Amino acid sequence: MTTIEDVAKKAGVSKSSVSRVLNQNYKHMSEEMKQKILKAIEELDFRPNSVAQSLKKKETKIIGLIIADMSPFCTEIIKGIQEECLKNGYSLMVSNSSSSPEQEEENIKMLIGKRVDGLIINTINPRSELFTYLQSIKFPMVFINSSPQNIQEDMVIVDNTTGTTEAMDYLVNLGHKQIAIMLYPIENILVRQEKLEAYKKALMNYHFPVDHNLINIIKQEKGQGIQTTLRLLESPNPPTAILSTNINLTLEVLKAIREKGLKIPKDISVIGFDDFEWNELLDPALTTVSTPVLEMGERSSKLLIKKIKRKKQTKPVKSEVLPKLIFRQSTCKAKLE
Amino acid sequence: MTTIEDVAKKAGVSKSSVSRVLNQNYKHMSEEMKQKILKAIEELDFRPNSVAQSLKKKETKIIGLIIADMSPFCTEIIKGIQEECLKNGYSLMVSNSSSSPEQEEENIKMLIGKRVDGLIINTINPRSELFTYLQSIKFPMVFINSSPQNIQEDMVIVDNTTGTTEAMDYLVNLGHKQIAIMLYPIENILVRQEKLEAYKKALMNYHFPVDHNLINIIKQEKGQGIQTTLRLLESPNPPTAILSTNINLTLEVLKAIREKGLKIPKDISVIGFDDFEWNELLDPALTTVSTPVLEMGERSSKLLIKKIKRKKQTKPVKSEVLPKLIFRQSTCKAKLE
DNA sequence: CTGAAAGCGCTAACAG
DNA sequence: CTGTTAGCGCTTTCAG
Repeated sequence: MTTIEDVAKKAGVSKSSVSRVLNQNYKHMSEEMKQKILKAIEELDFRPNSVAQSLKKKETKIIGLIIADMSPFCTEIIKGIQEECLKNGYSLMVSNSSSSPEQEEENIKMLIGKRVDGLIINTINPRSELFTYLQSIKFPMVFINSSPQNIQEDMVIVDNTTGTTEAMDYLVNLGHKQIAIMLYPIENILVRQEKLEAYKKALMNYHFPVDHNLINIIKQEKGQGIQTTLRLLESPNPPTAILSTNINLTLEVLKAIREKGLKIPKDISVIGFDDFEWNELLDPALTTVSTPVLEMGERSSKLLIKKIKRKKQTKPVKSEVLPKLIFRQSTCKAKLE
Repeated sequence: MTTIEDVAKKAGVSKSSVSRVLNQNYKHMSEEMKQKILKAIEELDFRPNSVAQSLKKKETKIIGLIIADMSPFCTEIIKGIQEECLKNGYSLMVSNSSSSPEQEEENIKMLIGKRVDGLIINTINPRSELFTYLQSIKFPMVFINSSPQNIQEDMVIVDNTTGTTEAMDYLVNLGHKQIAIMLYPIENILVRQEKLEAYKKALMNYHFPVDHNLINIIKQEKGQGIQTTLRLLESPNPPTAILSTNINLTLEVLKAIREKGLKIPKDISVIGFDDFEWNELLDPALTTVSTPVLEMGERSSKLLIKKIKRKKQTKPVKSEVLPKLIFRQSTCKAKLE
């Protein structure tokens, strides 16, 4: 590998001068020298070793991303983040927690060890004390679609209250009274709490009872969604509509309904969360509360990069994004009994 | 940030000794010293700066991944690679070319600049001379689902000939004679060439003419697939079956068919490539040539890591993975005319 | 068995 | 305007 020294020799100048052109420090440099060095760089096809640069500058120009799992939801987020990083000269290191808090913690530690300049975190374990620690050392991070409540940090989240409320209003207006909600365990996860709260509130608004048999908390493991849905459908008083609050969960809910031989929306209405391009091709096209995921990705990296640049702390930004109900064919009027 | 020096001081030993325990070099070390150092590390919560380590060791323990675009297909690949990396102490830097050869090249250069230890490449521009250059400097890389033909390198690819042939046999056996194939531009991309060749060969096998109006080469831009499919369906002699060779393309083909008001499979049969979990929930459930994508990801990282470890060159491995035809509801017997 | 010292490739004062 | 110098934090001979 060719080094800055080689370039210096070739151009007949000192390392510092080469370093200066590498960093576009042309202020006090003769045009002649600049050209000479540029030429040498060109000829040697020299690329500075960014590891050495990082060591010296104490920044890696790498952003770490922690995602909960590899859903289509996350794919879009990654895309958004990626684009924004590119514009600003950052690279992205992605790691997937596969829904495991231990994995998440390990990944974060690893990325910190790699000295990433900042972290975008889609956490599944908001209570982790790791975050308190990171905050205490002022490590730049922004939370996406999740947020520890004991600490104040930048975050970009979805207004799930509005999203859920709209979905519920829509279902109630279609005449549904038995509306089930499917959720992954609430833990301390704000987005899940919001969804559940908005669900309950909607019911109360309409003076419907809150039936705990209709609130399904599902362990975040493959297959759990199918089982729970099947049980739900076989229960004595099954719902006429289901609100599924997560894209992976929705996949399983739909599979279960199909397995049971029920037809959507004739037999049961379904609304999902988090739209993605294949939803309109489903059988039937799925009505969803759509989240502008790409935008969330972009916003989170913008926030993070800004934070990295001006070192000094400012008060945490809470960037909220609005979901939108997309009407398709998976809902219809409730049958009158 | 605490450094190795802090630990040394705290334990009352030299930096070298600390470094030794960091690298598990316990061979010639007294148990007492080992414990002392371990304790100091623990108490200071010391994590070695991997940037400094990288600079010294000339390896970053980072693998770079170049993906063509962010399809569900790639999501699975990333997952597979990720898992394998984790097991071997590597981190992953992902970058997305967004189907742009220029972007791809820039990303590769960036990753090289970041001194990744190796590259897994899903290229959209196999002819790029960058690959020849990388090969000439013996940069560890493995190609996934794509491969430059002028250079010999490790790769993991799908046996698309078999996949395509099976799909064609199946369609022909259902009585289809007018079978269209949808492809992104062949360029020098082996997987695409294979698909097209196998398609033609299958037709010849059955003594069907190769009708060039049925071979659709589609520019890799959003919307092109829809337009082409619409044109195809409106042509004087439309196909009774479509073989769509790429997951993104399939999305557009299905949209176009729906837009045209045609029913699958009654009006037209469709087989897609690259299965993913939502396919079975489509309207109708999509018959696909399924690729073991996760496995491809795993294999490619295994190959790469092996290559990184034993520096010396060995002859290139070509790891081939078998696709499988998954029968669902998007195909049926051709109508007799 | 342990420590001193050199150096990975680059940057950034500081001189000149 | 340009070069010299001293590290960044770690690893690795080489002595002792």
